[in-house]
Amino acid sequence: MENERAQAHSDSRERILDQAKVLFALHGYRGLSMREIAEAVGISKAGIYYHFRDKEDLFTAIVHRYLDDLARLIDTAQQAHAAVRTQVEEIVGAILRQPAGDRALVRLAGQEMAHLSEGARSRFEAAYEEQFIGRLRDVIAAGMARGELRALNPETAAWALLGMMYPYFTPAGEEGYPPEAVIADLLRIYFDGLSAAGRPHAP
Amino acid sequence: MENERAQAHSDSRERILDQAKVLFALHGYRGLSMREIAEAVGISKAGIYYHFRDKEDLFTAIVHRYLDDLARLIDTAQQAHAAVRTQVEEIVGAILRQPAGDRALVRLAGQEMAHLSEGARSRFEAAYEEQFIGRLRDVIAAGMARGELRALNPETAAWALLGMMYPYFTPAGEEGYPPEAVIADLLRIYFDGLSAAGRPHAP
DNA sequence: CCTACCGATCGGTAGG
DNA sequence: CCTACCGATCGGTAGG
Repeated sequence: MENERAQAHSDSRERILDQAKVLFALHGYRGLSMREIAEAVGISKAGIYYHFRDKEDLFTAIVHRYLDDLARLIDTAQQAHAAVRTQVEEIVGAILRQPAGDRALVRLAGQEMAHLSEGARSRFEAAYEEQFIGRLRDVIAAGMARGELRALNPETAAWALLGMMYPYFTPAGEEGYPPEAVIADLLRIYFDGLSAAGRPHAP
Repeated sequence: MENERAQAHSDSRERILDQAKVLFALHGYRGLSMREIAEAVGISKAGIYYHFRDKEDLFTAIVHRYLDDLARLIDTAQQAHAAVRTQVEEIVGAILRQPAGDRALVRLAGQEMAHLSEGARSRFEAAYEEQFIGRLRDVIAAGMARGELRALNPETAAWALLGMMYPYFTPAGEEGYPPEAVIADLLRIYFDGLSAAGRPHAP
């Protein structure tokens, strides 16, 4: 989705973004040096600094590009005007079926941003809220308003959904994604709960 | 729970473990230098190396000490022989009511261990399975066997529960913990699901 | 974009 | 021989 566009003014810039994305997901922000990125891309370290002001600038470019993808993904699911459960199933499925190196960015962004500069962090938090967790929360809140979901705190419900996907945000499995049975179980728990059917608790 | 025991043969060792625990949770493994730990404890950097072989040895000591706490926590909840929902509520409540610097170790351990040596990583993974996620899975599997829970994959169910707590494993709020209303909502979703009551999906 | 470097700081260790 | 460190510095590497 990100690397299909025709090479704009710079092909190197895109190659740096793609390579660094995978490497950051594998090693973290502090665990990856600019030298290692340069070697992976096949240019000099200074070559990276031609395209990006500093390490933080490169990292935030990767993260914000990915937030754009997530925002589009949620909007696409929402435009169907289907039941909220169908919308959420589409969102969860689309995220968990991304390449592991991509979806690992969700984890990476949240955990490494705390170590960056004040400005980069506040810009990220605003974009994360506006493009990702806020849109997810709005989908859920709309389902509550329509009476399709319990009227719990939509913010808590959105974080719970994201959290359930967290164990699968590791860059480990490389290009693999969790089995469909796992995705189905997660959605079953989120919407129907783990308690045995017919034995509701505190109705 | 960890620092109440009488000072054994070394008070310094315990002070290093306690200080480094908080700092690692805040800055990550690579983001924290031995010099910074030493300054926080009030000893020299070489003083740390007297007690711990290297940085990795210190980090794994912290993590394994915390896994001991988690194992005890789960065992305590299990000994009550109550309904599985009561047991899980006790476990979730106990973890989320720990100081933020403590429960942030769950997140930290899982994400930073990938960057350590092969030996340390395999020892951690074995301990994590045996003392934490395995015990959690066993509690849930027992509930399924007793017919109190749906017969889904207990491994997936255990990771889903842990994942729902993940957003609250940040060291941000310092000593605060999530409001009781959030904990209640999480447990409601996990056991009863988010779908509106009386409208079960695919029974 | 490259070669050639810098100020500083990294994890770890020497002798005492 | 032990413990519990200190002041200084090691070889390498970080971001820029």
